[in-house]
Amino acid sequence: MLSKKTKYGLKALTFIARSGDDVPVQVSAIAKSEQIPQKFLESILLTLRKAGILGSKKGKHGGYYLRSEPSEIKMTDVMRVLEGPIAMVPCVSLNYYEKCDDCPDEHKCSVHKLMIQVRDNTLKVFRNTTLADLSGVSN
Amino acid sequence: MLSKKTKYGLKALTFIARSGDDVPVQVSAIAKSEQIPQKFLESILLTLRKAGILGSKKGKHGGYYLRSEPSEIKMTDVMRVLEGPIAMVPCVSLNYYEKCDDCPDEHKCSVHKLMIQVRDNTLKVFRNTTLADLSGVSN
DNA sequence: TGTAATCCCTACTAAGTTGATAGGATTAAT
DNA sequence: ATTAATCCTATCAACTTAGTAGGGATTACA
Repeated sequence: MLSKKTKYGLKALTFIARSGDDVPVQVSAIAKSEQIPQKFLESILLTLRKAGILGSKKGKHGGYYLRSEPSEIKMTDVMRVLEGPIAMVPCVSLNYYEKCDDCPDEHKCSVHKLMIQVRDNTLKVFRNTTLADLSGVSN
Repeated sequence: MLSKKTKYGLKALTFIARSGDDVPVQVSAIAKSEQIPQKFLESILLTLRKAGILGSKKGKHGGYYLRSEPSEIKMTDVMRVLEGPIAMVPCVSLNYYEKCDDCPDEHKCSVHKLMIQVRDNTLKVFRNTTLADLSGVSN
């Protein structure tokens, strides 16, 4: 299941992408428009900022803005930041690999092979999708 | 993340498929071989039986057996029983559809489109994979 | 210089899920 | 009868999720 955090994060990014990159967008504006609890959204945008996807400006007339063009923001990166590993098991994760303690040899593990296929197909989607696709913005 | 329940369930099914279909396989044998807590495994196999994937025989020399040939047991069915919906959000689930309360129009929702793609790709894998593939058994 | 707007940070919490464990009831073979 | 299995219900500790609360720090602008 996709967490609310990820869903809200994606919606917020879409909103920011659509609003043009001339001025920063306020959390309150996003929260109101997308029906997201504001305080919760604050923490999500903070995460995206710390990951380098968003930038922020403090103080009056401050807000959040994209650090790159929407077409340069890949879903692989966004999903990893918000949702964590893309793989369904740590033993097939590219970025968060971990050996299973219940598996003597993972190359013989039937689950392993299946989950590699799932991972590869999911990755294919996330690699081919950018924020521009999500938001319907040209670049 | 794949739950332990699903992982254990898949391993157990693989074990049963590999052991030939002449006699029922005991929970204790699976638990020991696959390093799965026996009582936990009991409840998992019970779930698979209630879903019609496994059959069981009670009493001495009892155990579990497959209700169909491994090549007839699709991952779509197994995964839905063990892990629940394949989709990452209820609003793109084929079998467990539910409207999002925070989405006025899901056809305009950017997350929706992305998750449909993920779902379709994952489904493709699960539809093309059977227990025979997992277990390396011919039929 | 004051004030309002805004992001930033830490801590807390209720509810739900997961991964078990415990104890026994039921059923069948010998 | 005894033994070996599945079946069933209940319970539980640990963890995660989806927030909430309260304020601190920074900036624009009058």
